[in-house]
Amino acid sequence: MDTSSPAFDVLSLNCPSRVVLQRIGDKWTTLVFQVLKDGPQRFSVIRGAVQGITPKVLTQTLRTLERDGLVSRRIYAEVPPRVEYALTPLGETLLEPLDAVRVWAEEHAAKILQAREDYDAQADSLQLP
Amino acid sequence: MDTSSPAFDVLSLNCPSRVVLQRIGDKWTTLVFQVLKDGPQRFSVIRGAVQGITPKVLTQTLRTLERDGLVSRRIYAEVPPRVEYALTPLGETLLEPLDAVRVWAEEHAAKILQAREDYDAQADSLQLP
DNA sequence: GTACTCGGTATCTAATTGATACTTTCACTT
DNA sequence: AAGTGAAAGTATCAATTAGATACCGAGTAC
Repeated sequence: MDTSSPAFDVLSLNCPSRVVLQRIGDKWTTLVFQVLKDGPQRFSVIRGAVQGITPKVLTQTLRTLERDGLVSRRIYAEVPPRVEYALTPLGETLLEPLDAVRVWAEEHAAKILQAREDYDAQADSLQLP
Repeated sequence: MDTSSPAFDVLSLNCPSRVVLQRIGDKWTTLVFQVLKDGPQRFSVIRGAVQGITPKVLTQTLRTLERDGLVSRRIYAEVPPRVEYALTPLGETLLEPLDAVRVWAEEHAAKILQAREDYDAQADSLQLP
């Protein structure tokens, strides 16, 4: 099977697709997408759902996703203020590949943890630091 | 459609699947996988193929992938020494989801770059920093 | 006026990444 | 015998990035 694209190659330095890959592979992007996949959510909901994210980093993440056209930001003139974030059509197309990775992670997490234990036990028995 | 797994949830703090996701989303992992997908390769070949990676970081990446059971490392007792890295069976199962993401990145890179231009032009016209 | 909510900034510190140079082992060349 | 070269990394230090924590401003309710 040929899965290559004509225009870009992630292995090339300075290739735009690599920058894009970086964004996708960002620590928090997948998690934010996971929260937004069922519809728009406000800042505080995302912050609560993505456990461990700090407001600064969430803001950064959302701003970058907005800049890249993957997420839209809408402010409602209410009090207290309401800001809703949603996936754009482009962002929606990313859901499928991202979900594939997430599902893989959830399905194989146990095996990887096991591999780590084995590896570390092996290293210990050889008295490596 | 229900794409959730019973045991793990990436949104939970300290969930193992999140650690796994981190590894997958690592800056260089996808690129190394891309090189190894057609068969074992030696260190210097990977270093040459993944443009921009430094030896230190490549070593780190490969060690971590080895520890996680995704890549195997084999030393040949030759001179000069030869070390070959290959995907393990577990690593092979990750190829598909990872490739989906890579293909998406290559296909949509142009749109994202366009979105960035638009965003930045907009920001400029509003005289934002 | 005091307190509360929401959606963030500001500031400072800790951890990670990256650039560059160096090391080791053995063979081969001169 | 001394120098050169290749492969697969380490070592060292600087720069970038992420994270913890505290704070801010608008507006309404009390």
